[in-house]
Amino acid sequence: MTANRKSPSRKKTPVKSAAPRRPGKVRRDPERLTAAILDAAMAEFSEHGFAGARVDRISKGAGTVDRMLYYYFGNKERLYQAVLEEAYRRLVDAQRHFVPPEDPVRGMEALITQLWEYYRDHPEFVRLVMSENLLKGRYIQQSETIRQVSLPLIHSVEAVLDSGRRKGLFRADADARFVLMTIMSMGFFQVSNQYTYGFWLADTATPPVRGDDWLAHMQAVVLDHLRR
Amino acid sequence: MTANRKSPSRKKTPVKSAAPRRPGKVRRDPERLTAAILDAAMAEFSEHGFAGARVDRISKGAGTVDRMLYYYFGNKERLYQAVLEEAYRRLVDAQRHFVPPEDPVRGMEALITQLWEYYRDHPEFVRLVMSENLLKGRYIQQSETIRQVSLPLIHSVEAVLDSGRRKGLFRADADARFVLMTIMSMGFFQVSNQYTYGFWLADTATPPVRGDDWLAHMQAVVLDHLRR
Amino acid sequence: MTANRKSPSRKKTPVKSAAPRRPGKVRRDPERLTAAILDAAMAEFSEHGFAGARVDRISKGAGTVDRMLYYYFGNKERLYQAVLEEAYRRLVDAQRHFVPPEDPVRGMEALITQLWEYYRDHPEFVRLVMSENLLKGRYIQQSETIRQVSLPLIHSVEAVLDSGRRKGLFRADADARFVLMTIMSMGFFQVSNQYTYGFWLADTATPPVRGDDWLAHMQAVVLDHLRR
Amino acid sequence: MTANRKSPSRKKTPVKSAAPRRPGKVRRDPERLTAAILDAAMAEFSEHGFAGARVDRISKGAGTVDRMLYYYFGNKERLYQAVLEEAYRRLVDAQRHFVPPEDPVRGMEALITQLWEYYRDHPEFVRLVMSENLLKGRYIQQSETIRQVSLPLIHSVEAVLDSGRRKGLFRADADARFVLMTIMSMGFFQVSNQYTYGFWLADTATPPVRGDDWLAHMQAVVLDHLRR
DNA sequence: CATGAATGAGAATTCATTCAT
DNA sequence: AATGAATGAATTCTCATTCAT
Repeated sequence: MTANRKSPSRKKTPVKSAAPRRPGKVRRDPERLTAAILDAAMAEFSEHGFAGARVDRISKGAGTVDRMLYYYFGNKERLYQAVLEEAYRRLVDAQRHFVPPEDPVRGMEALITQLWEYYRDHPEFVRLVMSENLLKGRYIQQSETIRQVSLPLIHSVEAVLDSGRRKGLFRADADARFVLMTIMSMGFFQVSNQYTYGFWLADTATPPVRGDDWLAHMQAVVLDHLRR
Repeated sequence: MTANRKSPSRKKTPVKSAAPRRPGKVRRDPERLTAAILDAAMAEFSEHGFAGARVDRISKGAGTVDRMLYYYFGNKERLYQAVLEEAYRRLVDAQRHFVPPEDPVRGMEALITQLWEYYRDHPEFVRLVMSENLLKGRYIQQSETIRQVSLPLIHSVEAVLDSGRRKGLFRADADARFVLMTIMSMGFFQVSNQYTYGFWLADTATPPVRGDDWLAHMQAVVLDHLRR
Repeated sequence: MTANRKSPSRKKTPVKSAAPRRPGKVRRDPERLTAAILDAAMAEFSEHGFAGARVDRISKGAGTVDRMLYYYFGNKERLYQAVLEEAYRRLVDAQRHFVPPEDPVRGMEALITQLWEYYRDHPEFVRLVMSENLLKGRYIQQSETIRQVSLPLIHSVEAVLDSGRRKGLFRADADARFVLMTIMSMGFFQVSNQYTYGFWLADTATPPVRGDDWLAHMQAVVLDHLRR
Repeated sequence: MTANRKSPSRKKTPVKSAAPRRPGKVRRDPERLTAAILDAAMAEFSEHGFAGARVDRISKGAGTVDRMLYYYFGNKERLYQAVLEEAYRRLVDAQRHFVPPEDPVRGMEALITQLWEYYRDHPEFVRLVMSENLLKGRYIQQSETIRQVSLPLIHSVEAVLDSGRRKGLFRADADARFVLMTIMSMGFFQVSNQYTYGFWLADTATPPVRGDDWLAHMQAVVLDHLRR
């Protein structure tokens, strides 16, 4: 049955390699390839969570092959952790450059706006954090990088609260942790739970809560609480 | 891995044997078996999310074999959806029996307590909702059951707000949707993000926020906002 | 976790039973149910072959449940065999009522037409025979029913040939077996191989062979061969 | 069943052992392994049809494991299609090297012999084509490879017919398509339906048609038709 | 006579990862 | 410093069939 088979055309093309190699693009540029993998991995992990993420989709997204992920990152878990660290790094970077206005009320409003906009504009970060919580923080706890830094924002909050307290505008017992957590809760939830919260007002005639309205509401709630 | 494939040792022990047929097994009791599967599935899906859940762990948890999941639920997706519906059914049931006190302030506090305790005591619900949001609400949208009912709590909130407004205690422009969402955000987040929020106060000397304190804070925040 | 689950609505509906029962239709009418199963099975086996046929599709097609196939036919193999027998029974019935015209040439033409039309109008028979040949005649050989009867047509062919020979119209050495086989080959192939024979004249400008033309061609070929 | 799942005994025998790594196995020879899989698959698909074919029998036949079929061919369907293409490639190759004799009558006889012998000697091809027709040509239609080439034989037939016509030996209206189809019908059927055609002359005393006699008959029939 | 409940054994395919150069 | 080849171990799901009343 092996007789006269003459197929010089049929290459040993394993089914996977459908992507054109793009010579000279990412090859021989470790920095760039690493970054490409990290980006693709962030997209994939944030889209599907850790368990749902697929190594081959990541490599395809990065324009390379599976093997390279292992070469540069070791395995799926370590890649996930690298993604998580990168996501937090970006968050911290964004907050580091932020300086709230002098005026306490303005300052608090700006803080809330800043956090809200970050969540709104970085759903991949939100989803990654959800994923990680679903994993009970397994990887964030293993990350020295993440555990060593703290959110710059907590200090901004403290500064604003201090200023407000000193000026007699804010209540004396305001606790930065509670205030920040309140802001984070409200901002995060709006993005993280957008696909399910619609259902409970299904038969209510009211339209869904709009983002801008929600920001105003957050600011009102927090300031109503802080003001003495 | 299929449970029955796992044990090559357990040969086809002829059922005709005089033995009393494994007493305590859930044989010939569809209701019970279905419920057992659903419970096991809820545990598994809430623990690992949809992608991370394993069919064989569910069947093992339910004391049956994989095959039965397919017999009763068709496939993993439909089982997941059944779990989701069951989770919402339980939430709605819990809220249906709740009647807030007459006094508006007491009423609002009770509402907040009720929701907070539900989240705190049903982390599996919280995790399931997170999962579903990670899936962008794919299954909740397919569920007629869920989409048809609305949360009883929204009506309780409206009632309490009305009462408070009539008595001149609450601000006139209070919107039930915003109020409920505020409560849900804060309650949900505390449970859902418990594994990651610790890190940002890492170098702060302050201890983590305690549950009771958080409840009191939620009540204060909401009432500070509502009170005129 | 088993707490307050109150779903009296969720029935033990195994996923399979989606079909409405249609009370009083096929129930309690063994004759009719058996026939319905046989018809559905013929459709299924001829469509998908033995291995590709699905028991549940057959039962659904017959408006009953899997269990009934086993009740009436024992198993898939026996059902297949019953279908095969039924198919041959119908072929034989069709041929039994056929009487070729007196005139040898007319007779032969009529014979060819009859066989051709049977194939053309009963592709399910053709497909069943293909299936059976793919199975190397496993079931036809087990069937006493089929093996006992012979095709009525062979006798018609013999009669027509005899008549033609006696009248000096047909060659003396004409063999009924070869003649019948020639007709069957050409008729069967046209139906059985309709999905693949198109390809080899792909680049030929000629259109596909039409059924009527093929019948005329068959008659010409056979008679050219028989005429002396 | 996956071959490697079958043997719980064969534990992960460390590959690092000093043993010479199973000599004779097809390791690190993609060409050869691909070919082995294709051959085994052709045997399996032609023996059992698409639905009846078993992936694990193929891998076993190729001396490898299931996984490799997926590595090289993606899935069962694509493997089947590759087999189909290979089968046609071989047929076309066989015909390409065939040049009929000058003399029209000899040429036609040779053509018939060539086709007849191919069918007779390649029942796996015949069975594959039957399978594909049972599938209504689903895969052949998807195959660019097959659809692009046409049978070399059709040109040989045209050439012979032309020659015969020019010499006044063959009828003027002879159509290559009809002639080729006639030959194919008769040759194919004899092989494809060998397991069922026996039955209809069951009670006839005549012996089954022998291959050689059938070839002679085919030649006679075709030439009787062509000769003017 | 009929049927709802249950199921063992397989079947295709996926997934992350390592081997070997 | 890369990368093509290979693969073990699951994983979901299907299929015909039997149990039990």
